[in-house]
Amino acid sequence: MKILIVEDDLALSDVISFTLRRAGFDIITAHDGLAALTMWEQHLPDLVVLDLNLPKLDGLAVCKRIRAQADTPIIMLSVRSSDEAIVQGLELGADDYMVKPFSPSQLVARIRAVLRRVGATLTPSSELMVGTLQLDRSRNEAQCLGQAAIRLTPLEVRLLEALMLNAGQVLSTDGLIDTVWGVEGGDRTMLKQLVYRLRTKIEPDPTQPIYIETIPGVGYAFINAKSAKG
Amino acid sequence: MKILIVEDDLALSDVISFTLRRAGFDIITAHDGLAALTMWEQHLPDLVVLDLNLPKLDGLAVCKRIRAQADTPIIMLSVRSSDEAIVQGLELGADDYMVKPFSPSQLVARIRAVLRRVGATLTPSSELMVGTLQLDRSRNEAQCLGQAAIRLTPLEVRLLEALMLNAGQVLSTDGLIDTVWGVEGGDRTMLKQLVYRLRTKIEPDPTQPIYIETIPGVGYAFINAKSAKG
DNA sequence: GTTCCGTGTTACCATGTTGTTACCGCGCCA
DNA sequence: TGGCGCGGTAACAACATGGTAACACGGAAC
Repeated sequence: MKILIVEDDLALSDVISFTLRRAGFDIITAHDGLAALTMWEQHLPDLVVLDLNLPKLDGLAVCKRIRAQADTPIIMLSVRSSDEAIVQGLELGADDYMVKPFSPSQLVARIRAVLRRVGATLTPSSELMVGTLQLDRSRNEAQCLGQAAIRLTPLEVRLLEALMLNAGQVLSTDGLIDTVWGVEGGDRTMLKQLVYRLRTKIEPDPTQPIYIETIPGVGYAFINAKSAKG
Repeated sequence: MKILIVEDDLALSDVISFTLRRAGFDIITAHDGLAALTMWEQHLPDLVVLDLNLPKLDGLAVCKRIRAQADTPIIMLSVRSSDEAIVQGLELGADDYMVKPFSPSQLVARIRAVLRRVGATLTPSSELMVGTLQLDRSRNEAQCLGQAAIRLTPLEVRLLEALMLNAGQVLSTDGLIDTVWGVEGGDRTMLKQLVYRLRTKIEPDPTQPIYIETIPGVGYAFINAKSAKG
């Protein structure tokens, strides 16, 4: 179980590392926001302990970037104990928020609680099936009920995954851009390109999509689900 | 999204209920440990907010019993702020632990964080229904009782939303202009344009509106409601 | 090096959306 | 009776958006 600790106070970082190692976790560390993102991408840890007050890139920004790409559990640390700060942190996607100073043992307990919940929930399978369409994330392939598998590019997988994970819901253009390219990444032109390319691959008739619906002025939605609205 | 609140302090229980209801949750309550278990079995809520200091059956015991049967998320409340207490609570299977006193808004944020992790879709329903007309804000569509959905433009959605949210009331021309275009945005000509276009889309007979009524010299009102709001 | 693939860029067209102007009819009031 | 303000209707221009296509670039594979 690998944990990334992002904390610029070296002494505190050491204390946390020590405690968590003793609790049986694999620990990697970063001391500023940019390094954190690099480490995260390279190691893909199972959980991130994230200080908010960081040099180079703010902790909230780091959280946003990680959330744009993955669902890695995040526990925030901060001296800010105000309600607004905590609510903001949680709404940005954190799983827990601890106010400094805190006791290492409580951190361990909270990490375990979050990981327990993730373990109970997360499907380790790299496959995702909605309606008649199946996406295999590890092989970069989509398959349509008995038909031959279709090879997808990494970006196409990201897009299709985002849409399928939120099947039936409308995802905004900007949100999708963030999800696929990360904040500061793409633009509308590239998104429509990507949607077009994906459609030509997976739609039987791209002019009349049965999977990816356009909601003009808003975004796109994955359909073909029995959506079970009610 | 149904939440069971277990809290013996009736005043606090009411405050929490009120806040969570306002946040859009379905609330059921219990005021002692045994009642909590009964309620839990009968209603199988999506999450439990559990005070630890309870009559009849201790909160920790309640937690244990629930955990023995199911994986329902649990957020513990307690005046005990010691590390041992928190660690014990989390190790017993709680997903989060909040020390009293706490702010309602933080509780809402933490509930959302846990539910998000569990994978619950808590889309606060982007739909708005008044009388026989239904507006889907996320899809920019209006639907009239069984008939096909009608695609609306963003501005039309803004206008219709304003009218429907205040169904039965008269909204002034200037107020509507502000709502739709923002201060410094539109003029009367554009509003009447927009009303006209909206009417041609949603009214069966635009010359005799059944939804959008004109109040000359004042503004517009959404009708077709059994108004009688309770 | 050459080829191929994934990606980014530019361009074009059709359509949809919004802003503008104009005209009509009606009730009001001098 | 004749302006005047108001609201409904219409036509049109300006602009934004989405789909399509062709091409350029860079890195990986051969």
